[in-house]
Amino acid sequence: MKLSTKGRYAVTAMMDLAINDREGPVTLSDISGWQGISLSYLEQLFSKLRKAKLVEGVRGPGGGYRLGKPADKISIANIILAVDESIDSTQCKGAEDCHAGDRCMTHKLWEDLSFRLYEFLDGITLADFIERPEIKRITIQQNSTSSQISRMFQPVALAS
Amino acid sequence: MKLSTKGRYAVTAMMDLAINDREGPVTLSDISGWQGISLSYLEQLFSKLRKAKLVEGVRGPGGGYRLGKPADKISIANIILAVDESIDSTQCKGAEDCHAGDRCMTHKLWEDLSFRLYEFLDGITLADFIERPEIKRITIQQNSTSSQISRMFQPVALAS
DNA sequence: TAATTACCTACTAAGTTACTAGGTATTATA
DNA sequence: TATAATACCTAGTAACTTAGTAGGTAATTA
Repeated sequence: MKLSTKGRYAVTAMMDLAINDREGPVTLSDISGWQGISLSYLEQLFSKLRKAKLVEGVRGPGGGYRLGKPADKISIANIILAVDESIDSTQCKGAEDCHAGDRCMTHKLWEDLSFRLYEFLDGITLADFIERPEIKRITIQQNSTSSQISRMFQPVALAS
Repeated sequence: MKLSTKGRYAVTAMMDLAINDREGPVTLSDISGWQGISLSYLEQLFSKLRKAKLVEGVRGPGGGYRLGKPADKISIANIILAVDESIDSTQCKGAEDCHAGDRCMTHKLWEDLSFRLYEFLDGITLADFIERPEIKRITIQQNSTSSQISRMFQPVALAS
């Protein structure tokens, strides 16, 4: 798991899609205006999201992008893995220069940590965000199957 | 929270320190050999870790680096924040060009997510790694105050 | 037919990563 | 006391990533 501004752009753009899902496709031009990201950079990101089947493009006037599957089937991990190519995890491929001592052990420990992080981010879906009460007030009511995780997301000041 | 190879280098290096804590200071030269990272790059990373008081340097022959505080007081989040300067979270500072609609809302949602991620990584300490049974076999036994989290870290194949 | 959108390729400026090279300061030990 | 081993510091740089510009083509609606 890698996490950078690129991943953040993708996640917030996907949130935009999820929130506005009922009102038809969202154009990249809109997201560009909302998020202050260049249109062409968004096109690059959405090209990857489309290949990962997380979004569908709709061409022509009135077109734009829609979620590729239900919001509760799209996890934050899905989005980040689609746009942020993963970190080259091991420099010691297999066995050659990787002696049996500390080096391989810390690599193993890192892999465990990385996997737990993946599991954490895979347990949070876009649905967990659009189900938040303050968003419900703005968007049309969902048929909320209120996830356990959504309770975790209280408004909090700190960030980044 | 930003997460890149730089952060991974810092975390695995700190694991090296935690694991070898009983045998005196660990030299950057050793870590450089174990991890395949250049000595000078490690120096840059450890300069930041030292400023964050996560490590102490010991000069002269037999010197090296030691943990700056007990392993159970150093979280993964501490390490990553020390070396990876955080992502510029909001492009809409305050109010000026940030209209009340979707833009600020997704920023808020991202901040919540980011904070939850921070909490997750702050809940995992170096002690949770050196308390793992397969490491205990190699290093000297700790006076294990077996954390609840350590149970989470089972060996797992997947990574990055 | 015209406008609107996705979708594609090539190029580029700015920033980050990871490294090389060259030092100085401190300290254990021979 | 001299030497070696280490931390600690600065400057420069090649490779890579990020985020953008520019200029298209393809599909679709009105």
